[in-house]
Amino acid sequence: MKQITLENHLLSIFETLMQHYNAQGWWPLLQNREPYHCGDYSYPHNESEIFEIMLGAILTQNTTWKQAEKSLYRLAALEAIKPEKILAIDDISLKEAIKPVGYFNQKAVYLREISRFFLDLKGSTPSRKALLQVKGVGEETADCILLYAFKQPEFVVDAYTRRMFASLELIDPKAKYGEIKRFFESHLPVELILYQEYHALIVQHGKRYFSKKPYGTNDPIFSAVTTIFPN
DNA sequence: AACCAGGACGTGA
DNA sequence: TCACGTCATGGT
Repeated sequence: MKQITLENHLLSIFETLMQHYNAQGWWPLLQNREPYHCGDYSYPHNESEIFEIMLGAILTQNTTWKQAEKSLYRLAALEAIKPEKILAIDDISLKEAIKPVGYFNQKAVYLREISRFFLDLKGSTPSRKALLQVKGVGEETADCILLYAFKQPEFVVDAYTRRMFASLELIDPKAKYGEIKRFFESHLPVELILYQEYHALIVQHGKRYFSKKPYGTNDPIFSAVTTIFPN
């Protein structure tokens, strides 16, 4: 029989989420939606898709993916899913295109920053430290970009992760980002697909049960996940 | 009609 | 370091 280790516990939670929600197939690209690329983890396939993920990671900050996706389509309509275009386009047009995500004044600046950064990469993979230097890229966004755009096994911690695992009493709710990140990375096998799916599943699960206004917290899916103990 | 969403940054203590 | 205000649209 398995030992009750944190690794077993975290993997049990992951398996249970997978059973209930199936693979999410993140990151959602414009060309490859619903159900995205479930089962195919070869994406992104080119520089354009890598860049699209970087834009999306910034656009979706503190807003819904629905709004971020809407903004990406508006940018696509302007042929602006390209760093050169993001840098060349006028301010009014850029802000107008990303209006749906809110914070458009800030995010317009951030999109140009990340565009400049992307061009300077010249196809290389950025370090986490370098990404964090970019204005508009905080810890979560940096990890999202590394995990989904550059296929680096960096565990992403978001508000849902914090609330969900604090609720399970596995982490301290006021622990710093890096502490929570290290908790997962130290008790989980370092596997890209696992990291990608785990974060995506936490978001899917968190939307319902670990938002600031949770709902349905007594239905079976919620119970199944919250009552897990490794066996 | 407040409240929240797949955060990050700037400021003052 | 840390707590807090700010950014802003769209859905509930």
